[in-house]
Parts: sequence; structure tokens; C-alpha cells
Amino acid sequence: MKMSTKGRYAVRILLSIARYQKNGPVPKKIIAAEEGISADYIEQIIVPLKNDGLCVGIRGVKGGFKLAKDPADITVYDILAASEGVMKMVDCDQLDCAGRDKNQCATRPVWEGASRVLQEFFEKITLKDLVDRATEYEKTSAASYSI
Amino acid sequence: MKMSTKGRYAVRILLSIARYQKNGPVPKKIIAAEEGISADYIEQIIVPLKNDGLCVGIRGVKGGFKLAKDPADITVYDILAASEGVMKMVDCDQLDCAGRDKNQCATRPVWEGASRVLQEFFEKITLKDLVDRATEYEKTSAASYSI
DNA sequence: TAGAAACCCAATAAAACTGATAAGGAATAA
DNA sequence: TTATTCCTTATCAGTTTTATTGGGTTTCTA
Repeated sequence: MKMSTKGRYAVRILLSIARYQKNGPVPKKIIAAEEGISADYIEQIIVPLKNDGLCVGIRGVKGGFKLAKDPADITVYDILAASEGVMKMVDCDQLDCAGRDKNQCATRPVWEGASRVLQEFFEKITLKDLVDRATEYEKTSAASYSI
Repeated sequence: MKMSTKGRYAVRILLSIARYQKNGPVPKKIIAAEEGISADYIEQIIVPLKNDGLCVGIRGVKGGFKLAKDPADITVYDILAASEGVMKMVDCDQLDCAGRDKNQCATRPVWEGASRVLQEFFEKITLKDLVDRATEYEKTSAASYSI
């Protein structure tokens, strides 16, 4: 029932990109410094995010990452689904239901309902919401990465 | 974001006990056969459930397990909390928020909200609900363990 | 056309967790 | 007293997580 750090990092990485991309592509070195994640590890985490069309990498000098869509069009669910796969709390096939038919398994609706509830929650939060909140927080403290 | 089998097994084990305890304590051998979990593994899973006062073990011949409360007073959340610990999707202390103050972490409310939503969902489902559903299912098929 | 900046890709590995097994001990009913 | 059943602790292989490392490839700029 724990979220892996990969999922959390994925959200934070895209949040960083969202916040700083107005100055051009955000290099992973900046993200690393900003979020306290090693630059090498960021690469690994960002691969599925690119594959799912959430961000793009731009090579060469002055390269970096930028979002592939508007932050308001990227939900936390999109990010977690890309990073951790479809949101299913249990992979419940026939074998999993103690040999019963899956439609006869009394606990199955519990896990399906939980997955659904969670998905709906994450779908309501967009990257823009997080950017706004981060900006709000920053008003009361010093900005870290500017221009 | 996956539920471990331990949590699922815990629910199924208590559900088995709830359903069959009217004939006296339910021995783990029966639970094992019923749920397709090895008897040795059941022991391990059931320990925290006893510690949290959800069921009790009765030793000796004709022994077994029975619930410590009414099934209507045991929620799925109670079971999962006993089995897997408090429902926190991330253990977010200061260090976890990329060095920021935890009240300045823009993603923290996401994980806290998800944990809360999930907890509220599981709190709404009692063991009695599951017993009723299982009984309902059983009407359309053969009972497996009777008297 | 260097050459440096930056992303891309594959292999490796330590640590933690999961899922399970096993053996002996303690209590209880018949 | 004996069979049954729970109780406790140890062990352990396999998988997943969380990275690290080391080499490529592309592209901008001078």
C-alpha cells in the first residue's frame, strides 16, 4: 500500500520541468539539484514519461526537458500510470480468488473499488494545480532556481 | 501502489472465520483449505490480527480461531491497518520533501489526500458486508465447508 | 569542424521486501 | 496421557526497489 519513490519522483520531476521551462528546456542537472535526485537516476525515471508523451528531451547544448502538453492537461494519474503502470491494487485473476470464479469472489469488489477511488482522486489533480501551489509557497520563501 | 498479498490474505482469513465460526472455533487447517493459503503462512499473517484485538486463538483439540468482535464492528481498514500498518502512502518526513520544509512541499497534499481517501473507502466496508456478499454468492453455487 | 553540453541506453548491484517453509514449544480437550 | 491445535522464532529464496556506472549519440556554438 506504499507508493514507490519512483512515482513520487516522477511527479516532482515533471513539476520541476513545468515550473522552469519558460526559460527554455530544463536540463536534468537542474532538476537533480532542485529535487535532490541524482541526475543519473532521473534519466531512468523519465524514460516512461517520455514514452507516454508527457515530456520530451532535447539534446545538445542548451538542451533539456520540456513538457509535451499544457500542465493543465497532465494529471497526477497520467504521471503515475506512466511511471508505475495501470492503477490496480491487486492483479486479481481467476487463480487469485482462492480458486473461485472471479465473479464469486467476495473481496474482489473491495480491491476494485479502492483502485477506482484512488484513480479518481489522482485524476482530479493536474500539474497546473501543483505548479500553482508551489508558486504560492514560494512567495513566503526564497526562490531557488531563477533564470 | 500495490496491495501486498498479506493484506488480502488477512481479509480473506477473517472473512473465513466470520463465516464459519458459528460451528465453533475455525481451525487454521480449514482456513488454509478454504482460501488456498498454506497453514504455516496463515499463522504468520494472523499474529498482528490477534495483537490488534480482531480475533483470538483457542488452543487444544477443537480449538481454532474466532473473531473478537462482531463482524459489523470490524472494518476492512481495521484489518489492513493491523496487517500492513497505518495507511500512509508515503513516509514523508522533512528529508523526503527534497530538503524543503514539509509544509512547503507542493506534492505532500497529494499523498496525504490519497491516503485519506483510501482510508475512508476501507472504513466504510465491514466484515459483515463481505459475509453477506459471500453468502449471496453461495446461493448460486455449492457451499464448500459446512458443519 | 571541433568540442562541449546534454540526452540516450544497457548493465550491474546492494538493500529491502515479499511470500513462504520449517521446527520445536505450549496449552487444551478427550 | 495423548492427539490436536495454536504459538513462537528462525530461515530463506526470489523479486522488486533504488539506485550507480560507463559508455554512447545528438546538437548547439564558436
